[in-house]
Amino acid sequence: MRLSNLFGSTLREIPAEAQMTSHQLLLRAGMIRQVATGIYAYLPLGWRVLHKIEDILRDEMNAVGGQEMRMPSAQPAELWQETGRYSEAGPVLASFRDRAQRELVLGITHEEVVTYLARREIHSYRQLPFVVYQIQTKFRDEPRSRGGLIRAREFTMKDAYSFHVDQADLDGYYPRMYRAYESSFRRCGVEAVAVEANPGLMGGAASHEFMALNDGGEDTLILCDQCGYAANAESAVTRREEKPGDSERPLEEVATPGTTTIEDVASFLGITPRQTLKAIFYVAEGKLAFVVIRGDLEVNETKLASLLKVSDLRLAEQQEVEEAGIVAGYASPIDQAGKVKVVADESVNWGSNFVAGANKAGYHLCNVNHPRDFEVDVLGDIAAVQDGDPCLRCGGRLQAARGIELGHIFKLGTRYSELMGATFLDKAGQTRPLVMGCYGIGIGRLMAAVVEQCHDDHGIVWPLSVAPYHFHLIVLGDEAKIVDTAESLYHSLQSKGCEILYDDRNESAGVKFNDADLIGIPFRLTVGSRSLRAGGVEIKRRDAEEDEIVSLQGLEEKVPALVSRST
RNA sequence: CGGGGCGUAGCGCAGCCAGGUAGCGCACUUGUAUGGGGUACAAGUGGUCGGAGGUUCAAAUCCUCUCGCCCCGACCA
Repeated sequence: MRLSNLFGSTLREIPAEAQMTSHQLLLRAGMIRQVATGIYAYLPLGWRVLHKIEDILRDEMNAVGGQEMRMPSAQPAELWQETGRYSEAGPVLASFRDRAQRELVLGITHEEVVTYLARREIHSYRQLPFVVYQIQTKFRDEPRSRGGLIRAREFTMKDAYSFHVDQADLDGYYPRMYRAYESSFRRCGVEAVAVEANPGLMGGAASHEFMALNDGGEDTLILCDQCGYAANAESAVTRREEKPGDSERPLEEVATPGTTTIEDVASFLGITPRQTLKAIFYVAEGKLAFVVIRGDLEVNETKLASLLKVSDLRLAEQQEVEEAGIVAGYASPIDQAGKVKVVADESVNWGSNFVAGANKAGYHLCNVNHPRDFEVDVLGDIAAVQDGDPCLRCGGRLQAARGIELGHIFKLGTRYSELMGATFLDKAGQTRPLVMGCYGIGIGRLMAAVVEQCHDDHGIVWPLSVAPYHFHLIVLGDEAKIVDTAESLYHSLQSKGCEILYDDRNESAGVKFNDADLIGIPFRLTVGSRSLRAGGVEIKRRDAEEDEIVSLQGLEEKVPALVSRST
């Protein structure tokens, strides 16, 4: 490809809209352009990168038995009503009506469609197991997109679905996919860590997310560097400290004027937040919940939602709290039984003689003890794991880190097949639901993650495996000898199957070098009067400081070895 | 959906407070020189100032509404 003819140009300045490094560099290098919020066009260079990644994923999916196919992005709303996700998904599921007024949705994922297809095609255990996958465009009308390709509304996803006769077969297959994911990210040049995750809207028993460690990432991870425990903070657990408290003392009311936060109360009374109980109010599927947790801990809303078995959970408005007769800032779990649902974190049992609200403005109660003084309707682990907490497995120190979710794999089980009636006859002639797994990778996001991890001050440093081209050929000067050499090198390398971007523009050396650094192709070849005098072509790796001169002949002999490392 | 910010040439911005016929840098076009890290000089092209309405003799500037974009939060398959 001649740079003089390439559609899409580099930008000298950082577009004002871009905050994240990958977003800035992908825009500046002429890889992507935004068309609307969270909706991007891939320009030719970026499209080539996307293709390289797709091909790696295809290779990995094929290796674990995947069959590539393609499902539609426009899907009948009825399929989503069958599983209940039509309403569960909410506004992220964009929909429109066709000319016959039939409602269609834009697929945010494809469990419904693939299960619909399996229901039609699969009748016997003899057809199982099988794995299908596709590389396809999803549209999720996100409440907020951000970071360029990190969180887009329209994006390319590789989604795979496996179907099994029973859970044991799924359990046997799942680790193969897990390893294929590890391999996929490694081959793309991204360091990713697998963490235990919360299945969320997808449902199912187990899931793992593959996260690229990144300070700008959207998820918080909890990692143990001693035993390797790794989990999304949403579902992370920590070792409980079930230390017995002091002997229980009688309840005592104390005046604590103007102290509505845990910090205020603790410093007013000269105690630590650990000796207090705090109250937080949620509305879970329309009903107020009084949540109690030790004052030094935070509520993990994902854990709370799954403990309460609700999908809709939000913090209560002050007005809703007051209407329930609760005094905000001085709320007490005592005497709430029967009035409002009381949910407590296990930490209410990890100590004694706590300070809690008196449910009276300006007063707190000392020596509050569970269960002596208050009852709870639901007790469980709803505490957020914090940096420095002890690891559940080994007692080591857990560390919090930020990450970008690149992929997510799920053991779905029979959730979709049961709801949609996707069954088969087993050996004994029994009708049974298909057991499913699903496995997704956000490809654009993966591309952005590569850039997040592979760049320097000058631009992108593509790993060879996903680089848009292998060689970036620069010609300096317009003397016939120089141009002829560059041209013939361009043609001969191409004829050897090399992917080469040829900067044949009439630009100064500085402009060409800077663009080459920005675009980030692994090998830079320079032909100029200086290189010819030195005996040939200058070759420089994008990730190295030094360059070397090789003869034209020598270069052509060297090329196959350079490129063969691309996977 | 809540909070904050921004829309002026392809990109980055000034001008707005104190209304008076729109500017800078880069990019782009042409020419000359230059030719190994964003080269120099010269001459040019390009904007109904996001949109609509209002105030005014006069609106990029003041007022109202609206659309778009970014960031934080809520949300997140």
